[in-house]
Amino acid sequence: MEKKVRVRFAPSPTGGLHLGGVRTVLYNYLFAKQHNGTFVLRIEDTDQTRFVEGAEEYIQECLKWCGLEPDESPLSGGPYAPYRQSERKEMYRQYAEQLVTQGNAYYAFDTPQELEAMREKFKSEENPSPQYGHGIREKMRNSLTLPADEVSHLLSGGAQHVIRIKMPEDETITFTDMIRGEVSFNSSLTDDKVLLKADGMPTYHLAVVVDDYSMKITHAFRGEEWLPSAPVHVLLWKYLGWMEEMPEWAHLPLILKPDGHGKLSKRDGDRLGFPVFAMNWKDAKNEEVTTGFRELGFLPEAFINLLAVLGWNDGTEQELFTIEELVEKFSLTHVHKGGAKFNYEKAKWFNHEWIKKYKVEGLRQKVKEVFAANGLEAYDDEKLDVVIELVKDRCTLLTDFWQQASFFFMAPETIDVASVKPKWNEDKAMFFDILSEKLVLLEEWNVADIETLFKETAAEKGIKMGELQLPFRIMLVGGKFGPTVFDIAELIGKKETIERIRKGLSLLS
RNA sequence: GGAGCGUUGGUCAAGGGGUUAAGACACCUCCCUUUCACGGAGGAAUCACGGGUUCGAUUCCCGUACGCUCUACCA
Repeated sequence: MEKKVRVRFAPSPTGGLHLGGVRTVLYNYLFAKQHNGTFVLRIEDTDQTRFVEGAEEYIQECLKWCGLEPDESPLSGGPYAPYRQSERKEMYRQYAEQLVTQGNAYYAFDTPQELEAMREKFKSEENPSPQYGHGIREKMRNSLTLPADEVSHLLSGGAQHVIRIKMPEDETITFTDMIRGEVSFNSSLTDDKVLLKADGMPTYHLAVVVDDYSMKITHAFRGEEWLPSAPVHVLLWKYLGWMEEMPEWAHLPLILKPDGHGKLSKRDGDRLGFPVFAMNWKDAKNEEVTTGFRELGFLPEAFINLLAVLGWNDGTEQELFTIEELVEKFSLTHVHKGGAKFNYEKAKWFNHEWIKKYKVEGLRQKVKEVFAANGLEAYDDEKLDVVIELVKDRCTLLTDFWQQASFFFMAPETIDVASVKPKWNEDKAMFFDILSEKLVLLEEWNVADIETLFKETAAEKGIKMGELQLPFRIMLVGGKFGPTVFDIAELIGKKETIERIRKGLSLLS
């Protein structure tokens, strides 16, 4: 009988939630849902020096926005609580001690200064970063080199110490990665990683295996950057006697910078002008706000969609997927091995497609929020629906609705005079003057009648339609954008149309 | 330096011993529209390199190059 699928996303609460992080969540989520499994959120807060207030809440909020909520988490609890590593502190020591007793780990008393000195001393051209491992551990101050009575004396005296794994010499460690297939490493190449820090907290290496074991995780997804330390984890599963329960690994490809190479970072976003975090993140230290995809006007569905296909595809030409389709179609065999450069233009394309795909009802509230954010609160809701339908095809981001739709509800504050002025003349001024007079007398206010009147008047004055439409547009909306001018005129109404023409006329003359 | 992982147009990518090597974004041209989009029709552009294996390699194998990740009491 197959075990019930359990996966986890285990971020450190150190700041904004990065694109790569959300994609890891997504793949976890899709895999879990696809197998009727459980998705757990575990907070890896073992490094109190990097802990950031509010980051955990922020992560939960991001997952909520994305629609990728965990089944078990610090917030909602679950059968394997607690879900914060800091609250699980006690259990790690016991396993670390067990490893010492078994001879797979040892106490190390070296100070940071001594470690630094060691690295300096053994540093050479061929080996720029000497490792605390076989060959060097014999020269350090640890329970392998010190006499037993001195070790117990140090321990009982409360001497600062860590517990390190004792990496075996020249052993080949092999495991199967669901994406990469069989991967092997030579154990001599990895150093004796610290398992338990001097403050009693576990490092990631110990914590991840103890927690994955105790939370019965069956499949572990993480970024490719973890591949080199995977042998340490595999060894730990083995030494702790849990090999049978070790999860299947999947090391996900990285999301790369759009230009050049390397992991995408927040700095790249700042530098190139696109978001990297799911939602706005405010740095507590300098109050600096980093804009997120949500606030920039992305739909969560689009955000998820673009992340899903960054490194995965279903083998067909389909690019637009709902979350339900993703759950159904996602497959690790179609996950790329190589990293993918992030392309913001394409990301926006996804959002554009999703806006077009959305029904007015779904967009309504979101557009209202955009309006509210710009200080527009009072308007006719029925008219708003009509407007949304009319302009949504030309909105790439939700925030574009401000430019594309606000002029239906309020006259433009400024108009783009410069676009009209060069070709402006007395005849045109006269045309609009006459037009406004005629509009006053127009009985039926609809697109057809307005357009007819406009054309007739243009013909009377002998001016080409095209010459007049741009100035008309500028008067009504303020700039070179928006739907057909006559649609706009009908929607904003007779009085408003005439007022805007008159105002435009005064600004142009 | 070492190890691991990777490499199909500018970008995301399908494919995989024999194909005119899909598709999307971006770019260019044209149509539609005398706004901006949407939409439509075209175009340019790719298998990193060198050896094998093979009747035949983009595909399999080995090298090389390049890139990335790791090499912390950070995750």
